[in-house]
Amino acid sequence: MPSNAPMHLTPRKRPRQARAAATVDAIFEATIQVLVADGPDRLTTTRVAERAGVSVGTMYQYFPHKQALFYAVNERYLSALAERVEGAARAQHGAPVSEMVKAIVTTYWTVKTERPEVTRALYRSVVELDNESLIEAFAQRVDTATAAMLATAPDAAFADLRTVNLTLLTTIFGAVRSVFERDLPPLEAHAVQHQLILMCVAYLAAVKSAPRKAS
Amino acid sequence: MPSNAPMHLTPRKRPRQARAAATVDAIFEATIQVLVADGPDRLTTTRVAERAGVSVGTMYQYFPHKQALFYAVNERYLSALAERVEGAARAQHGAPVSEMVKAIVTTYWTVKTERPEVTRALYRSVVELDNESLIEAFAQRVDTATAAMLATAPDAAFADLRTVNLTLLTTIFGAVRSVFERDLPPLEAHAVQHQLILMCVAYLAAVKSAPRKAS
DNA sequence: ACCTGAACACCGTTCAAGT
DNA sequence: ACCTGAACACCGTTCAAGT
Repeated sequence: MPSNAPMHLTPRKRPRQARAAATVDAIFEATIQVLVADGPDRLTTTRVAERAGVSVGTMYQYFPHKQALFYAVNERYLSALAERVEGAARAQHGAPVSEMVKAIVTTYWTVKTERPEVTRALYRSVVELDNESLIEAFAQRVDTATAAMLATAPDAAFADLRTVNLTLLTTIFGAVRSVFERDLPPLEAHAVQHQLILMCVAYLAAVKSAPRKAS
Repeated sequence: MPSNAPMHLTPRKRPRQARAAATVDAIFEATIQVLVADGPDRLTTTRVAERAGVSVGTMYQYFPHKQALFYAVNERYLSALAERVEGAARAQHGAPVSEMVKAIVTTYWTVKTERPEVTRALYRSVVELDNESLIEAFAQRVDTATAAMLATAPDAAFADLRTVNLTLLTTIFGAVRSVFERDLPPLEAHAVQHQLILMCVAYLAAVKSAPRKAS
């Protein structure tokens, strides 16, 4: 659980606990900035400290190793992303499946696209460690939210909801990532987004077992 | 274009050009081994040189920086992968679309799964640089091959073949990557693979414009 | 409490010297 | 031609000293 102090670094020099909170936020912001501007390879503790306006020693008081910087940034990012998707899923309870799919794809895509440089930088910064556990935790949250949503669809039931849900999410997460990795121009990217929705809808129509459920 | 000398390092100590070729292959193999065993973070020039049985200096004669090691490994890997997919695509010319999709998904999935540790290690080693151009080159080859294949389908024509093809590949590449990233257990992974085929088939059925093409 | 920055170990890269 | 390995610059991490 990361600090949840105000995002803007407070006036500098306020004493005691508050000063520390400002320091942490500054380091945090600096990490993202360096990551975006210079890439994970040139992400240097010295550089981050400098950009944050603190000494290296201070940084090490809050982040025990360089990896911790990546970790903290990813944690905040994935947590915010999960929250958004959970919200979208909740809002679609009881809606027809096509609306559900549309909402999930659009939400995920929108969040990822809001700050493309950050998204790209984070995709690149996946450097092993417990980062995998972060992704797992994220996936778990979204899994749960969308499975609960799909279960409320009035126009479809699924023999194996868990697998259908897993396939859907794997595909959506992956497709978005691929688009970023290939750096598709906006026009093509947008076309793929639209097609992705069609694809998911067609898939759900193909595997649904009508109003009542079957084994 | 990397060296295409024999894979097994020749007996060591053979003089002249041959010795050099063996050295390069040894370095190449050592890079993969260290990558798989220790991860990209602990991939050290010293370690690779040691494992390859040469001095650091020698390594730098063939690979001008550490990045070049990652690059070379990725190049060989992606080239081999592209070749396999191209072959599969060629073999399906004139087949019904469902067969086409099945063949492409299965081939891609199979190759990626043949040596999972290598696949995982390479997914992790994507460290910017011209690595993006490698991926682009790879995607281009596969794009071309599958587009040509889809154009020969007797049971379907597509208004916008390029976009359909792009969506298909983006989805397949991405889904496979997501499965690796989440490290899904074999049973679930296999289920997703099967569902992915269903999904692609359903998608193609939904967007095809019957025997003759429409705008 | 919180911060600083010199000091140390380690890694990427070079280059003079060997065969 | 091809290889070696000591040397140098730079980065991650620590810790004694400051406020």
